[in-house]
Amino acid sequence: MADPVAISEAEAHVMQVLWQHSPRDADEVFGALPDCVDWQAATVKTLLNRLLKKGAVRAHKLGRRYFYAPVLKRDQWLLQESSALLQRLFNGRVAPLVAHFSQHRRLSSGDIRDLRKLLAAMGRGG
Amino acid sequence: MADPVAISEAEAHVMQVLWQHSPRDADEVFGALPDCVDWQAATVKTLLNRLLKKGAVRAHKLGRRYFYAPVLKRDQWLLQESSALLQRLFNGRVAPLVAHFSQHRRLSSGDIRDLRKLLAAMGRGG
DNA sequence: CATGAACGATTACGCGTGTAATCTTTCGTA
DNA sequence: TACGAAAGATTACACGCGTAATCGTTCATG
Repeated sequence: MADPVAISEAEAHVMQVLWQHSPRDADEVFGALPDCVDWQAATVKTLLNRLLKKGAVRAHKLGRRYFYAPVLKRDQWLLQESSALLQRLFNGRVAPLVAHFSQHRRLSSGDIRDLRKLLAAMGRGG
Repeated sequence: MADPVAISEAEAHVMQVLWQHSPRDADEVFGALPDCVDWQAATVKTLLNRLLKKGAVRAHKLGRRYFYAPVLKRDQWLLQESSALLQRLFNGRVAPLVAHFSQHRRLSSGDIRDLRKLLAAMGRGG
């Protein structure tokens, strides 16, 4: 089970705005990018084309524009990326990562609360 | 607080064997790599040199060989990498990652047990 | 109908990475 | 002392990525 569709960091920014809402044309994607992403419009088009080539998005033409929508699902991507990291760093297991964060005091109290809730819910058969 | 020392995937394999035991010379590193890593000896030397240049390892000469040891600490690397991923995917928080894994039934029973223990220990002031 | 603006398509280019091969130096040994 | 093996140093090379600029085409408008 290798990477079905691997997307780069810059490409991921584009996907994020398409996951948020789609279909969108290149200009709309450009406009919807967060401020911290400071690209030229041409850059967005390059990335959309690369994503097309990879099969991560699809496009349909309307008038003379293309409208883009994700093919790769956000959930699938999240799982791919985080599984890959856990594999590389922690032998594929989740608990050691959490332990590591705990040791380095990187768990917020919100995290701890949420984790408790989650485990409690799982205890009830979730 | 950007990446102090960023190392690539291949380089990480080399670091792993140095973290496991050091100092080691290039040939010992080569021999200690896991079977799944199938490189020529020359590749290992390239990677060691790149790591040197990055300051991730240091070397001291003994006879005509160099012996290599990590400068970058494993803990630091684990934290860098996992923090970066959490930042990209889950807004920097741990709990959503665990929740995501839970939703997709990727938590082993071992994970669940360990997480429970961990949270219990933290409850006792850990 | 001609022209410019707008859109997509093609091309660019330097850097890091994976993956070595080859060149150079040096040490041990015949 | 000369030569070959072994170790490091230098060079290689294709590919993906970040980041565009430019080229080509088409639609709308004067």
